[in-house]
Amino acid sequence: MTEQLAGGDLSRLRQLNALAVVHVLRGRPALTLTELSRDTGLSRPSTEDVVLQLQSQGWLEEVQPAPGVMGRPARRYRFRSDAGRVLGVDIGGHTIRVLAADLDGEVGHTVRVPVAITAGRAERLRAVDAAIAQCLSVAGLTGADIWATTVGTSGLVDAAGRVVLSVAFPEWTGVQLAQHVGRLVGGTVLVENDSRLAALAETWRGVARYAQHVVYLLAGLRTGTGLIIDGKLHRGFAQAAGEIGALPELGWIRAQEHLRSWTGAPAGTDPDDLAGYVFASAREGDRKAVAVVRRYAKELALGASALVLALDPQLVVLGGGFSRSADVLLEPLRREIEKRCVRIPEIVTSTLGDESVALGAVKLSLEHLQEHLFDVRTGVAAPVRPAR
Amino acid sequence: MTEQLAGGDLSRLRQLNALAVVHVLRGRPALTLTELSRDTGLSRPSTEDVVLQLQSQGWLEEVQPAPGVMGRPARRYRFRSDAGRVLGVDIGGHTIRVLAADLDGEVGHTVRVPVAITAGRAERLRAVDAAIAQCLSVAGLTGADIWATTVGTSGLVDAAGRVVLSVAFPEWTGVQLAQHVGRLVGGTVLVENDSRLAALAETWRGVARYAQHVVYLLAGLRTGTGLIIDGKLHRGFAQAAGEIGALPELGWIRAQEHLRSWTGAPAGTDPDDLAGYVFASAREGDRKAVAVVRRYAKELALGASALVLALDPQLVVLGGGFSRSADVLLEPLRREIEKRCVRIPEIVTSTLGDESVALGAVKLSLEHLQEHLFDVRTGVAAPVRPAR
DNA sequence: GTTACTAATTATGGAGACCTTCAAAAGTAA
DNA sequence: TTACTTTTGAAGGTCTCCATAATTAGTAAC
Repeated sequence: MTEQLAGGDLSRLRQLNALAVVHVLRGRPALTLTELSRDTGLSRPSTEDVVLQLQSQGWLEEVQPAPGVMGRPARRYRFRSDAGRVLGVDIGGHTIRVLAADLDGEVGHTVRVPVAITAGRAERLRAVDAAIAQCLSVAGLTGADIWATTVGTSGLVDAAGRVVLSVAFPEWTGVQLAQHVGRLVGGTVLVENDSRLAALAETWRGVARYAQHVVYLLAGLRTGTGLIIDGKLHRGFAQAAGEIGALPELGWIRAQEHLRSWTGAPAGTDPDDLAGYVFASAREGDRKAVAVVRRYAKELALGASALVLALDPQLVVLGGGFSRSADVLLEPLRREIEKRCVRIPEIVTSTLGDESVALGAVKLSLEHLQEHLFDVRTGVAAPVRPAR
Repeated sequence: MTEQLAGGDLSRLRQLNALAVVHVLRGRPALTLTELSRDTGLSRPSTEDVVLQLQSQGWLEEVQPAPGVMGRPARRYRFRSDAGRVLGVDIGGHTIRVLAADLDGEVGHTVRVPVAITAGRAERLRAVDAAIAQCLSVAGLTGADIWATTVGTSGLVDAAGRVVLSVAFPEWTGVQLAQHVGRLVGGTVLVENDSRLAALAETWRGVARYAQHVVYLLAGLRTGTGLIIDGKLHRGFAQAAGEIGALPELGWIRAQEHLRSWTGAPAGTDPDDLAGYVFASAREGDRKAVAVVRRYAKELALGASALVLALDPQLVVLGGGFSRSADVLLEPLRREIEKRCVRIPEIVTSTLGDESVALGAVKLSLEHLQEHLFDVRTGVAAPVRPAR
């Protein structure tokens, strides 16, 4: 049925209580023992015992007592969120982005390295290496300090961190990303599809906070999805979930072609920039542009509606490059979805911008650590990089 | 992040160990203390302590020692699965079906009561009452003995156990099923869509055992779906998940019309029986019938493919009345799905027959009890019907 | 500068639940 | 009847928690 929690001896109880203390303290400012005791439900003496143990392990640190209070000043303890670091890497078409964050998810350093959209596999991997190296350097870290890294890329990714299929960059197919990045950093290296990471970021620090079921639409030069089900990223049995766009009858391949068909842009405009012109013209009321946007919205809504009907999410999040043009895109999209669906979810625009993938990568790294360092089954492990 | 397990005092540990003992013992024959000690990881004396406590509570019962073994005969204990009962009710078009089962899910009594397909709300509810009363009677139980009941019905159901929308039986819309059935039995009454319950049954005792992600297709006079995601029934934010058939572009409304268009049946055949003739003719090689089946399979595959692409399940299960004709239906369905999907899941036929909905209802009742009686947060509650 | 007040810390005693170890008991097999 | 096997029961010890009381280190008032 549910995974069972094997009981055990007394030390198990201490594990659980240590876990409770860490849980209360994470992501919060320093607390006194009395406050901790109240929030964990433990008695004061027991709380002190647990805290002292966690401090000697290196998870907790005493900070200056708060000044100017009545009574004897209380010792205060904070969670040492700087005990370990994680990386989030976004391998985009034009940019490699690397985020370094602490165990609370506080992003300390951000590095962007441009890369030619035409760059082949080797050149792109070199840019990834450079970006990671630079990020470690400015953060004053070495690869050994990194406890977990997640790499976001377009395409289908298998469980071993290999890109199984990349439509956008054919040369990318087959690249062993986890293995490659693992040369540079310690700890586990996870590889995940970029749309999924963007979806995860939205539930963490975006518009989908606290939502349990979310359909995320990456609308841009490529179209993709990320599904959050029951608060967790849904990958499917073979990591192939969310590929609704592949259904010929709903075809997302066609969707952008509507935008490309637009003839109102200056001659010789890079097809990648064309979309921006269409949205701009639509914004100014150009009838033909509005019609093109509407057709695009309809195609997008077709796949989105299929997902909404299938999953009944609380929220649909519109993200990706085109979400900047939500002012002209969101309404037609909403109308088309309302036309087709039984129950209409809230439909909102992402606010995380182009950092969402890297942010989601950070979050996935943290979730990985959460499972291995602060798990109910094992209690709190020592504050060292977990074995790979 | 994850729901936290508040630590606590020593009694918490006892709770967890009692839970571990119950977990080991459930659904298994009687075990000796030594065996229990081995399987729970507890020491022998502690195991005995826990077992004695559970016995005095009424959860465990001592049985005759196994004869003819070396050494001193060991006491044996079994889980008292008969301490409480659950019901599973299937309100079908032609039949009301009620299953009574013990806490291990062992079905002890089955009652079927026919009801006219044309029966209105009141008449159908009377049949439900009669079926439940009869089941209780033959099982020698009263409503007070029932700890949980789940009712399966077609249509959309809300969290309060009301049928929000029933396409198949318009008069059924708005019926307060949980409230109605609650008059007859004690404990919680859950109401759930029949396709979902059938899906649940498949993961419990059907072909989908051990599969984490499953798309269940109810193919019959109505077409429906049940989604199992991460081993759990997926309902969606407003219990509206799985309604992919409502998408006009994939329309399952059309699907059965292909079967109805068949003209090879004797004049005056009940449209409900028509499908059987089509499948039979197709089985005998009738070209036109084969073509009709193929068109139906294609329509069904369209929605199924959308679900498969969206969720990437390990398994697609074909259930419902038409699954009896899987010999002519499964292959065309499989081909159409293979045409459209990126990764092809296993596609199999249900073997549970027309008891699947009621069986799934039993399972849902048990899962409800599991959460309330054997939860990690609270430990083992006393063996009495939980408060409603 | 002393005294009163406040709230945290430290110390003490006790209870519950677990473990290991060993002797006694209750069977079967020779 | 004796030897062997396995379970049972009892004893002693450890760990972790709790409640309570005494001590300490500050602020506030006089």
